[in-house]
Amino acid sequence: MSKSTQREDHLKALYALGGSRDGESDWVSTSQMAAHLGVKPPSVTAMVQVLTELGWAEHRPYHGARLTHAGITLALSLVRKHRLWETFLVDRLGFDWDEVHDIAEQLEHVDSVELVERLDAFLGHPTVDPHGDPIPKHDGTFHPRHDAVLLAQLEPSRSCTVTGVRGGDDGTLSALKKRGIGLGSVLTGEVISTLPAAWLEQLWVRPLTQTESQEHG
Amino acid sequence: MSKSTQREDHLKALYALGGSRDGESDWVSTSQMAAHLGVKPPSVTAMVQVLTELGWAEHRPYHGARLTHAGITLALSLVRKHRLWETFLVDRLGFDWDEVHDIAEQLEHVDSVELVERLDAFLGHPTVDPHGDPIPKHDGTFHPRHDAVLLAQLEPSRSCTVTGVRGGDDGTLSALKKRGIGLGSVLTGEVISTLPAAWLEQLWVRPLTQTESQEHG
DNA sequence: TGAAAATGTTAGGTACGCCTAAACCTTGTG
DNA sequence: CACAAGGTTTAGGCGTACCTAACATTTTCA
Repeated sequence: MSKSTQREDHLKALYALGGSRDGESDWVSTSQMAAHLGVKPPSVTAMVQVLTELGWAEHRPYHGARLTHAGITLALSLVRKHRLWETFLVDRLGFDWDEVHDIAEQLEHVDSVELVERLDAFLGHPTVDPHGDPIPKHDGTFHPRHDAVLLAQLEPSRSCTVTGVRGGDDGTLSALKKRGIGLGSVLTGEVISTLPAAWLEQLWVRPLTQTESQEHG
Repeated sequence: MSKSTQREDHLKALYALGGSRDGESDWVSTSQMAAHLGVKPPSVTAMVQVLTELGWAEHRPYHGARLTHAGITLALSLVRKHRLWETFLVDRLGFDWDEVHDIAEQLEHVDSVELVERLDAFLGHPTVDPHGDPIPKHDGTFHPRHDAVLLAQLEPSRSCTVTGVRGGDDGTLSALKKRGIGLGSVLTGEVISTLPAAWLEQLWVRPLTQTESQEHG
Protein backbone atom coordinates (compact mmCIF):
# COMPACT_ATOMS: atom_id res chain seq x y z
CA MET A 1 0.00 0.00 0.00
CA SER A 2 1.03 3.54 0.29
CA LYS A 3 4.40 4.68 1.53
CA SER A 4 3.01 5.93 4.82
CA THR A 5 1.43 2.69 5.93
CA GLN A 6 4.43 1.91 8.11
CA ARG A 7 4.47 5.37 9.59
CA GLU A 8 0.84 4.93 10.49
CA ASP A 9 1.51 1.58 12.09
CA HIS A 10 4.28 3.00 14.24
CA LEU A 11 2.08 5.92 15.20
CA LYS A 12 -0.65 3.54 16.24
CA ALA A 13 1.78 1.43 18.24
CA LEU A 14 2.89 4.55 20.05
CA TYR A 15 -0.71 5.31 20.85
CA ALA A 16 -1.60 1.75 21.78
CA LEU A 17 1.29 1.51 24.24
CA GLY A 18 1.50 5.10 25.42
CA GLY A 19 -2.18 5.94 25.58
CA SER A 20 -3.21 9.56 26.03
CA ARG A 21 -4.38 10.78 29.41
CA ASP A 22 -5.53 14.42 29.21
CA GLY A 23 -3.88 14.94 25.86
CA GLU A 24 -0.48 13.70 27.06
CA SER A 25 0.99 10.45 25.83
CA ASP A 26 3.33 8.27 27.92
CA TRP A 27 6.90 7.47 26.98
CA VAL A 28 7.30 4.13 25.22
CA SER A 29 10.53 2.23 24.63
CA THR A 30 11.56 1.29 21.13
CA SER A 31 11.78 -2.39 22.06
CA GLN A 32 8.22 -2.34 23.35
CA MET A 33 7.14 -0.93 20.04
CA ALA A 34 9.29 -3.42 18.17
CA ALA A 35 7.63 -6.32 19.99
CA HIS A 36 4.19 -4.85 19.35
CA LEU A 37 4.86 -4.36 15.65
CA GLY A 38 6.80 -7.56 15.04
CA VAL A 39 9.99 -5.83 13.87
CA LYS A 40 13.43 -5.37 15.42
CA PRO A 41 14.30 -2.40 17.63
CA PRO A 42 16.64 -0.68 15.14
CA SER A 43 13.83 -0.44 12.64
CA VAL A 44 11.70 1.29 15.22
CA THR A 45 14.45 3.73 16.11
CA ALA A 46 14.71 4.72 12.47
CA MET A 47 10.98 5.17 12.09
CA VAL A 48 10.63 7.08 15.32
CA GLN A 49 13.17 9.52 13.97
CA VAL A 50 11.02 10.02 10.91
CA LEU A 51 7.93 10.58 13.03
CA THR A 52 9.91 13.11 15.04
CA GLU A 53 10.85 15.03 11.91
CA LEU A 54 7.19 15.06 10.91
CA GLY A 55 6.28 16.56 14.27
CA TRP A 56 4.19 13.57 15.31
CA ALA A 57 6.45 12.23 18.05
CA GLU A 58 9.36 13.27 20.22
CA HIS A 59 12.33 11.03 20.84
CA ARG A 60 14.66 11.05 23.83
CA PRO A 61 17.48 8.69 22.81
CA TYR A 62 17.92 5.75 25.20
CA HIS A 63 14.68 6.71 26.99
CA GLY A 64 11.86 6.28 24.55
CA ALA A 65 9.40 8.11 22.37
CA ARG A 66 5.98 9.60 22.81
CA LEU A 67 3.35 11.23 20.65
CA THR A 68 2.99 14.96 20.29
CA HIS A 69 -0.46 16.52 20.26
CA ALA A 70 -0.46 16.38 16.48
CA GLY A 71 0.53 12.71 16.72
CA ILE A 72 -2.28 11.93 19.13
CA THR A 73 -4.79 13.57 16.83
CA LEU A 74 -3.56 11.50 13.92
CA ALA A 75 -3.48 8.30 15.93
CA LEU A 76 -7.05 8.87 17.03
CA SER A 77 -8.18 9.20 13.44
CA LEU A 78 -6.57 5.84 12.73
CA VAL A 79 -8.23 4.26 15.74
CA ARG A 80 -11.50 5.73 14.57
CA LYS A 81 -11.10 4.20 11.13
CA HIS A 82 -10.08 0.86 12.57
CA ARG A 83 -13.04 0.62 14.90
CA LEU A 84 -15.54 1.77 12.32
CA TRP A 85 -14.34 -0.91 9.93
CA GLU A 86 -14.48 -3.53 12.68
CA THR A 87 -18.03 -2.48 13.35
CA PHE A 88 -18.86 -2.83 9.67
CA LEU A 89 -17.27 -6.26 9.45
CA VAL A 90 -19.12 -7.61 12.45
CA ASP A 91 -22.47 -5.83 12.28
CA ARG A 92 -22.95 -5.83 8.53
CA LEU A 93 -20.86 -8.64 7.12
CA GLY A 94 -21.45 -11.03 9.98
CA PHE A 95 -17.86 -11.77 10.96
CA ASP A 96 -17.16 -12.92 14.50
CA TRP A 97 -15.54 -10.30 16.70
CA ASP A 98 -12.36 -12.33 16.97
CA GLU A 99 -11.81 -12.51 13.22
CA VAL A 100 -11.84 -8.90 12.19
CA HIS A 101 -8.68 -7.32 13.54
CA ASP A 102 -6.36 -8.20 10.67
CA ILE A 103 -8.82 -7.18 7.99
CA ALA A 104 -9.60 -3.89 9.72
CA GLU A 105 -5.85 -3.33 9.98
CA GLN A 106 -5.69 -3.28 6.21
CA LEU A 107 -8.88 -1.33 5.66
CA GLU A 108 -7.86 1.42 8.04
CA HIS A 109 -5.00 2.44 5.76
CA VAL A 110 -7.31 3.28 2.89
CA ASP A 111 -6.89 6.99 2.35
CA SER A 112 -10.20 8.86 2.01
CA VAL A 113 -11.74 11.15 4.58
CA GLU A 114 -15.03 11.07 2.73
CA LEU A 115 -15.09 7.28 2.97
CA VAL A 116 -14.71 7.27 6.75
CA GLU A 117 -17.45 9.82 7.25
CA ARG A 118 -19.86 8.01 4.97
CA LEU A 119 -19.08 4.70 6.63
CA ASP A 120 -19.75 6.29 10.01
CA ALA A 121 -23.11 7.57 8.81
CA PHE A 122 -23.95 4.24 7.17
CA LEU A 123 -23.31 2.45 10.46
CA GLY A 124 -25.51 4.93 12.32
CA HIS A 125 -22.69 6.79 14.08
CA PRO A 126 -21.82 3.94 16.45
CA THR A 127 -20.18 4.88 19.76
CA VAL A 128 -18.44 1.58 20.49
CA ASP A 129 -16.93 -1.09 18.28
CA PRO A 130 -17.68 -4.84 18.47
CA HIS A 131 -15.07 -5.27 21.20
CA GLY A 132 -16.78 -2.60 23.26
CA ASP A 133 -14.00 -0.10 22.68
CA PRO A 134 -15.18 3.48 22.22
CA ILE A 135 -14.98 4.95 18.72
CA PRO A 136 -13.36 8.40 18.69
CA LYS A 137 -15.53 11.07 17.12
CA HIS A 138 -14.40 13.00 14.06
CA ASP A 139 -12.94 15.73 16.27
CA GLY A 140 -10.88 13.22 18.26
CA THR A 141 -12.99 13.24 21.41
CA PHE A 142 -14.62 10.13 22.83
CA HIS A 143 -18.16 9.34 23.72
CA PRO A 144 -18.03 8.93 27.50
CA ARG A 145 -17.92 5.31 28.67
CA HIS A 146 -20.81 5.00 31.11
CA ASP A 147 -20.52 2.68 34.08
CA ALA A 148 -17.74 0.42 32.90
CA VAL A 149 -14.83 -0.59 35.12
CA LEU A 150 -12.04 -3.09 34.63
CA LEU A 151 -12.89 -6.50 36.02
CA ALA A 152 -9.92 -6.20 38.39
CA GLN A 153 -11.55 -3.16 39.98
CA LEU A 154 -14.90 -4.86 40.61
CA GLU A 155 -15.90 -5.57 44.19
CA PRO A 156 -15.22 -9.25 44.92
CA SER A 157 -17.97 -11.73 44.03
CA ARG A 158 -20.14 -9.08 42.46
CA SER A 159 -21.79 -10.15 39.21
CA CYS A 160 -21.33 -8.10 36.08
CA THR A 161 -21.77 -8.02 32.33
CA VAL A 162 -18.98 -7.69 29.81
CA THR A 163 -18.98 -4.39 27.94
CA GLY A 164 -15.56 -4.42 26.33
CA VAL A 165 -12.16 -6.02 25.90
CA ARG A 166 -9.09 -3.88 26.25
CA GLY A 167 -6.34 -4.25 23.67
CA GLY A 168 -8.14 -7.08 22.01
CA ASP A 169 -5.59 -9.01 19.99
CA ASP A 170 -7.21 -11.90 18.21
CA GLY A 171 -5.53 -14.48 20.43
CA THR A 172 -7.20 -13.26 23.57
CA LEU A 173 -10.46 -12.78 21.74
CA SER A 174 -10.72 -16.34 20.54
CA ALA A 175 -9.71 -17.60 23.99
CA LEU A 176 -12.61 -15.61 25.37
CA LYS A 177 -14.92 -16.98 22.75
CA LYS A 178 -13.90 -20.54 23.64
CA ARG A 179 -15.10 -19.86 27.17
CA GLY A 180 -18.33 -18.52 25.77
CA ILE A 181 -17.52 -14.98 26.78
CA GLY A 182 -18.54 -12.11 24.54
CA LEU A 183 -20.07 -8.64 24.76
CA GLY A 184 -23.08 -8.82 27.06
CA SER A 185 -21.99 -12.07 28.72
CA VAL A 186 -22.88 -12.21 32.39
CA LEU A 187 -20.10 -13.17 34.78
CA THR A 188 -20.93 -14.33 38.29
CA GLY A 189 -18.52 -14.25 41.19
CA GLU A 190 -17.75 -17.95 40.85
CA VAL A 191 -17.08 -17.71 37.14
CA ILE A 192 -14.79 -14.74 37.66
CA SER A 193 -12.62 -16.65 40.11
CA THR A 194 -11.93 -19.27 37.44
CA LEU A 195 -10.65 -16.80 34.85
CA PRO A 196 -6.95 -16.35 34.08
CA ALA A 197 -5.66 -13.47 36.16
CA ALA A 198 -4.42 -11.63 33.08
CA TRP A 199 -7.98 -11.16 31.94
CA LEU A 200 -8.89 -9.15 35.01
CA GLU A 201 -6.99 -6.24 33.52
CA GLN A 202 -8.45 -6.74 30.07
CA LEU A 203 -12.18 -7.03 30.54
CA TRP A 204 -14.35 -3.95 30.85
CA VAL A 205 -17.49 -4.79 32.78
CA ARG A 206 -20.57 -3.10 34.19
CA PRO A 207 -21.68 -4.26 37.65
CA LEU A 208 -25.13 -5.79 37.63
CA THR A 209 -27.92 -4.20 39.66
CA GLN A 210 -29.62 -6.20 42.42
CA THR A 211 -32.54 -7.04 40.16
CA GLU A 212 -30.34 -8.15 37.28
CA SER A 213 -28.23 -10.31 39.61
CA GLN A 214 -31.24 -12.25 40.82
CA GLU A 215 -32.22 -13.20 37.29
CA HIS A 216 -28.86 -14.90 36.88
CA GLY A 217 -28.69 -16.58 40.28
CA MET B 1 0.07 -1.83 1.71
CA SER B 2 1.40 -5.22 1.14
CA LYS B 3 4.41 -6.04 -1.03
CA SER B 4 2.32 -7.47 -3.82
CA THR B 5 0.18 -4.41 -4.45
CA GLN B 6 2.36 -3.40 -7.37
CA ARG B 7 2.31 -6.87 -8.83
CA GLU B 8 -1.44 -6.79 -8.68
CA ASP B 9 -1.56 -3.41 -10.38
CA HIS B 10 0.62 -4.63 -13.23
CA LEU B 11 -1.48 -7.74 -13.55
CA LYS B 12 -4.61 -5.66 -13.77
CA ALA B 13 -3.04 -3.38 -16.38
CA LEU B 14 -2.19 -6.42 -18.44
CA TYR B 15 -5.79 -7.54 -18.20
CA ALA B 16 -7.23 -4.09 -18.83
CA LEU B 17 -5.15 -3.65 -21.99
CA GLY B 18 -4.95 -7.23 -23.19
CA GLY B 19 -8.43 -8.41 -22.31
CA SER B 20 -9.21 -12.12 -22.48
CA ARG B 21 -11.17 -13.54 -25.38
CA ASP B 22 -11.85 -17.26 -24.87
CA GLY B 23 -9.27 -17.53 -22.14
CA GLU B 24 -6.49 -16.00 -24.25
CA SER B 25 -5.05 -12.63 -23.48
CA ASP B 26 -3.60 -10.26 -26.11
CA TRP B 27 0.00 -9.12 -26.23
CA VAL B 28 0.57 -5.72 -24.63
CA SER B 29 3.65 -3.53 -24.98
CA THR B 30 5.52 -2.41 -21.89
CA SER B 31 5.13 1.24 -22.81
CA GLN B 32 1.38 0.85 -23.07
CA MET B 33 1.39 -0.59 -19.59
CA ALA B 34 3.72 2.13 -18.39
CA ALA B 35 1.38 4.82 -19.65
CA HIS B 36 -1.60 3.06 -18.10
CA LEU B 37 0.10 2.74 -14.74
CA GLY B 38 1.82 6.10 -14.67
CA VAL B 39 5.35 4.68 -14.45
CA LYS B 40 8.27 4.49 -16.89
CA PRO B 41 8.76 1.56 -19.27
CA PRO B 42 11.85 0.11 -17.55
CA SER B 43 9.86 -0.30 -14.34
CA VAL B 44 7.26 -2.27 -16.23
CA THR B 45 9.87 -4.50 -17.84
CA ALA B 46 11.22 -5.36 -14.41
CA MET B 47 7.80 -6.12 -13.03
CA VAL B 48 6.75 -8.14 -16.05
CA GLN B 49 9.78 -10.32 -15.45
CA VAL B 50 8.61 -10.92 -11.91
CA LEU B 51 5.13 -11.81 -13.12
CA THR B 52 6.71 -14.19 -15.60
CA GLU B 53 8.66 -15.94 -12.84
CA LEU B 54 5.44 -16.28 -10.89
CA GLY B 55 3.79 -17.91 -13.86
CA TRP B 56 1.21 -15.19 -14.28
CA ALA B 57 2.48 -13.71 -17.53
CA GLU B 58 4.76 -14.54 -20.42
CA HIS B 59 7.23 -12.07 -21.84
CA ARG B 60 8.63 -11.95 -25.33
CA PRO B 61 11.42 -9.37 -25.09
CA TYR B 62 10.96 -6.42 -27.45
CA HIS B 63 7.48 -7.66 -28.34
CA GLY B 64 5.33 -7.46 -25.26
CA ALA B 65 3.73 -9.43 -22.49
CA ARG B 66 0.48 -11.24 -21.97
CA LEU B 67 -1.28 -13.05 -19.17
CA THR B 68 -1.15 -16.79 -18.74
CA HIS B 69 -4.29 -18.67 -17.75
CA ALA B 70 -3.26 -18.43 -14.13
CA GLY B 71 -2.73 -14.69 -14.61
CA ILE B 72 -6.16 -14.24 -16.14
CA THR B 73 -7.75 -16.06 -13.22
CA LEU B 74 -5.95 -13.82 -10.78
CA ALA B 75 -6.75 -10.67 -12.71
CA LEU B 76 -10.41 -11.61 -12.75
CA SER B 77 -10.44 -11.98 -8.99
CA LEU B 78 -9.03 -8.48 -8.74
CA VAL B 79 -11.63 -7.13 -11.12
CA ARG B 80 -14.27 -8.89 -9.06
CA LYS B 81 -13.04 -7.26 -5.88
CA HIS B 82 -12.82 -3.86 -7.51
CA ARG B 83 -16.35 -3.98 -8.87
CA LEU B 84 -17.85 -5.33 -5.68
CA TRP B 85 -16.28 -2.50 -3.71
CA GLU B 86 -17.50 0.04 -6.25
CA THR B 87 -20.97 -1.39 -5.88
CA PHE B 88 -20.72 -1.06 -2.11
CA LEU B 89 -19.48 2.51 -2.30
CA VAL B 90 -22.27 3.63 -4.62
CA ASP B 91 -25.21 1.50 -3.50
CA ARG B 92 -24.58 1.52 0.24
CA LEU B 93 -22.46 4.55 1.02
CA GLY B 94 -24.12 6.83 -1.51
CA PHE B 95 -21.07 7.91 -3.49
CA ASP B 96 -21.57 9.08 -7.07
CA TRP B 97 -20.41 6.60 -9.69
CA ASP B 98 -17.68 8.94 -10.85
CA GLU B 99 -16.07 9.25 -7.42
CA VAL B 100 -15.41 5.68 -6.49
CA HIS B 101 -12.63 4.41 -8.72
CA ASP B 102 -9.67 5.57 -6.63
CA ILE B 103 -11.13 4.34 -3.38
CA ALA B 104 -12.03 0.95 -4.85
CA GLU B 105 -8.49 0.78 -6.20
CA GLN B 106 -7.23 0.80 -2.63
CA LEU B 107 -9.91 -1.45 -1.20
CA GLU B 108 -9.35 -4.12 -3.83
CA HIS B 109 -5.86 -4.79 -2.49
CA VAL B 110 -7.13 -5.82 0.92
CA ASP B 111 -6.21 -9.46 1.27
CA SER B 112 -9.04 -11.67 2.52
CA VAL B 113 -11.01 -14.15 0.48
CA GLU B 114 -13.61 -14.37 3.21
CA LEU B 115 -14.13 -10.61 3.05
CA VAL B 116 -14.89 -10.62 -0.66
CA GLU B 117 -17.38 -13.45 -0.39
CA ARG B 118 -19.19 -11.85 2.53
CA LEU B 119 -19.25 -8.52 0.75
CA ASP B 120 -20.72 -10.21 -2.30
CA ALA B 121 -23.44 -11.81 -0.19
CA PHE B 122 -24.09 -8.56 1.66
CA LEU B 123 -24.63 -6.77 -1.64
CA GLY B 124 -27.02 -9.49 -2.82
CA HIS B 125 -24.66 -11.10 -5.36
CA PRO B 126 -24.81 -8.21 -7.83
CA THR B 127 -24.11 -9.03 -11.49
CA VAL B 128 -23.00 -5.59 -12.65
CA ASP B 129 -21.21 -2.72 -10.93
CA PRO B 130 -22.38 0.90 -10.85
CA HIS B 131 -20.74 1.57 -14.22
CA GLY B 132 -22.69 -1.29 -15.72
CA ASP B 133 -19.60 -3.49 -16.02
CA PRO B 134 -20.21 -7.16 -15.28
CA ILE B 135 -18.86 -8.55 -12.00
CA PRO B 136 -16.95 -11.82 -12.49
CA LYS B 137 -18.28 -14.67 -10.39
CA HIS B 138 -16.11 -16.41 -7.81
CA ASP B 139 -15.09 -19.02 -10.39
CA GLY B 140 -13.97 -16.37 -12.86
CA THR B 141 -16.88 -16.65 -15.25
CA PHE B 142 -19.17 -13.75 -16.11
CA HIS B 143 -22.87 -13.36 -15.93
CA PRO B 144 -23.90 -12.99 -19.56
CA ARG B 145 -24.50 -9.43 -20.67
CA HIS B 146 -27.98 -9.50 -22.17
CA ASP B 147 -28.80 -7.22 -25.07
CA ALA B 148 -26.08 -4.66 -24.71
CA VAL B 149 -24.05 -3.38 -27.66
CA LEU B 150 -21.55 -0.57 -27.97
CA LEU B 151 -23.16 2.67 -29.01
CA ALA B 152 -21.00 2.66 -32.14
CA GLN B 153 -22.66 -0.58 -33.24
CA LEU B 154 -26.20 0.72 -32.84
CA GLU B 155 -28.30 1.22 -35.99
CA PRO B 156 -28.30 4.93 -36.85
CA SER B 157 -30.94 7.12 -35.18
CA ARG B 158 -32.22 4.26 -33.05
CA SER B 159 -32.99 5.23 -29.43
CA CYS B 160 -31.40 3.31 -26.61
CA THR B 161 -30.71 3.28 -22.88
CA VAL B 162 -27.30 3.33 -21.29
CA THR B 163 -26.37 0.09 -19.52
CA GLY B 164 -22.65 0.54 -18.99
CA VAL B 165 -19.48 2.52 -19.54
CA ARG B 166 -16.41 0.74 -20.79
CA GLY B 167 -13.08 1.46 -19.10
CA GLY B 168 -14.62 4.12 -16.98
CA ASP B 169 -11.83 6.36 -15.75
CA ASP B 170 -13.18 9.07 -13.51
CA GLY B 171 -12.53 11.78 -16.10
CA THR B 172 -14.91 10.32 -18.66
CA LEU B 173 -17.42 9.49 -15.97
CA SER B 174 -17.72 13.04 -14.67
CA ALA B 175 -17.91 14.34 -18.24
CA LEU B 176 -20.85 12.01 -18.76
CA LYS B 177 -22.45 13.15 -15.56
CA LYS B 178 -22.14 16.79 -16.65
CA ARG B 179 -24.23 15.91 -19.70
CA GLY B 180 -26.74 14.23 -17.45
CA ILE B 181 -25.88 10.78 -18.71
CA GLY B 182 -25.88 7.86 -16.29
CA LEU B 183 -27.00 4.25 -16.13
CA GLY B 184 -30.52 4.04 -17.47
CA SER B 185 -30.36 7.36 -19.32
CA VAL B 186 -32.28 7.30 -22.57
CA LEU B 187 -30.42 8.51 -25.66
CA THR B 188 -32.37 9.49 -28.77
CA GLY B 189 -30.91 9.63 -32.24
CA GLU B 190 -30.50 13.39 -32.10
CA VAL B 191 -28.78 13.32 -28.75
CA ILE B 192 -26.39 10.63 -29.94
CA SER B 193 -25.27 12.73 -32.89
CA THR B 194 -24.14 15.47 -30.49
CA LEU B 195 -21.89 13.22 -28.42
CA PRO B 196 -18.08 13.19 -28.76
CA ALA B 197 -17.12 10.43 -31.15
CA ALA B 198 -14.85 8.82 -28.59
CA TRP B 199 -17.85 7.96 -26.47
CA LEU B 200 -19.37 5.80 -29.18
CA GLU B 201 -16.80 3.15 -28.33
CA GLN B 202 -17.24 3.57 -24.59
CA LEU B 203 -20.97 3.43 -23.96
CA TRP B 204 -22.77 0.11 -23.66
CA VAL B 205 -26.41 0.54 -24.60
CA ARG B 206 -29.53 -1.51 -25.09
CA PRO B 207 -31.74 -0.57 -28.05
CA LEU B 208 -35.19 0.55 -27.01
CA THR B 209 -38.24 -1.42 -28.16
CA GLN B 210 -40.91 0.29 -30.31
CA THR B 211 -43.10 0.82 -27.25
CA GLU B 212 -40.32 2.26 -25.13
CA SER B 213 -39.27 4.59 -27.94
CA GLN B 214 -42.71 6.10 -28.21
CA GLU B 215 -42.73 7.03 -24.54
CA HIS B 216 -39.62 9.13 -25.08
CA GLY B 217 -40.66 10.76 -28.37
C1' DT C 1 30.40 2.31 43.37
C1' DG C 2 31.72 -0.11 39.59
C1' DA C 3 31.22 -3.95 36.64
C1' DA C 4 27.90 -7.05 34.27
C1' DA C 5 23.48 -7.26 32.24
C1' DA C 6 19.98 -5.22 29.83
C1' DT C 7 18.50 -1.99 26.75
C1' DG C 8 19.02 1.37 22.79
C1' DT C 9 21.37 3.38 18.73
C1' DT C 10 24.55 3.50 14.81
C1' DA C 11 26.74 1.14 10.85
C1' DG C 12 26.48 -1.49 7.03
C1' DG C 13 23.88 -4.60 4.07
C1' DT C 14 19.48 -6.66 1.51
C1' DA C 15 15.09 -6.41 -1.08
C1' DC C 16 11.76 -3.87 -3.61
C1' DG C 17 10.09 -0.57 -6.77
C1' DC C 18 10.98 3.36 -8.95
C1' DC C 19 14.04 6.56 -11.83
C1' DT C 20 17.54 8.28 -15.80
C1' DA C 21 20.91 7.24 -19.19
C1' DA C 22 22.99 4.14 -22.21
C1' DA C 23 22.88 0.04 -25.00
C1' DC C 24 19.97 -2.79 -27.71
C1' DC C 25 16.48 -4.73 -30.93
C1' DT C 26 12.92 -4.11 -34.62
C1' DT C 27 10.98 -1.81 -38.30
C1' DG C 28 10.08 1.26 -42.01
C1' DT C 29 12.01 3.66 -45.69
C1' DG C 30 15.24 5.46 -49.01
C1' DC D 1 19.65 -3.79 -48.05
C1' DA D 2 21.46 -0.50 -44.99
C1' DC D 3 20.46 2.67 -41.68
C1' DA D 4 17.77 6.03 -39.06
C1' DA D 5 13.88 6.32 -35.89
C1' DG D 6 11.34 4.31 -32.76
C1' DG D 7 10.40 1.60 -28.87
C1' DT D 8 12.60 -1.89 -25.28
C1' DT D 9 15.80 -3.65 -22.23
C1' DT D 10 19.97 -3.41 -19.33
C1' DA D 11 22.96 -0.77 -16.14
C1' DG D 12 23.50 1.94 -12.40
C1' DG D 13 21.33 4.85 -8.57
C1' DC D 14 17.94 6.47 -5.07
C1' DG D 15 14.52 6.13 -1.19
C1' DT D 16 12.05 3.23 2.01
C1' DA D 17 11.95 -0.23 5.37
C1' DC D 18 13.76 -4.04 7.06
C1' DC D 19 17.73 -6.97 9.06
C1' DT D 20 22.29 -8.36 11.85
C1' DA D 21 26.39 -7.02 14.14
C1' DA D 22 28.91 -3.72 16.54
C1' DC D 23 28.93 0.11 19.57
C1' DA D 24 26.91 3.18 23.29
C1' DT D 25 24.19 4.03 27.31
C1' DT D 26 21.49 3.03 31.31
C1' DT D 27 20.26 0.05 35.00
C1' DT D 28 21.05 -3.41 38.34
C1' DC D 29 23.10 -5.42 42.17
C1' DA D 30 27.26 -7.49 44.30
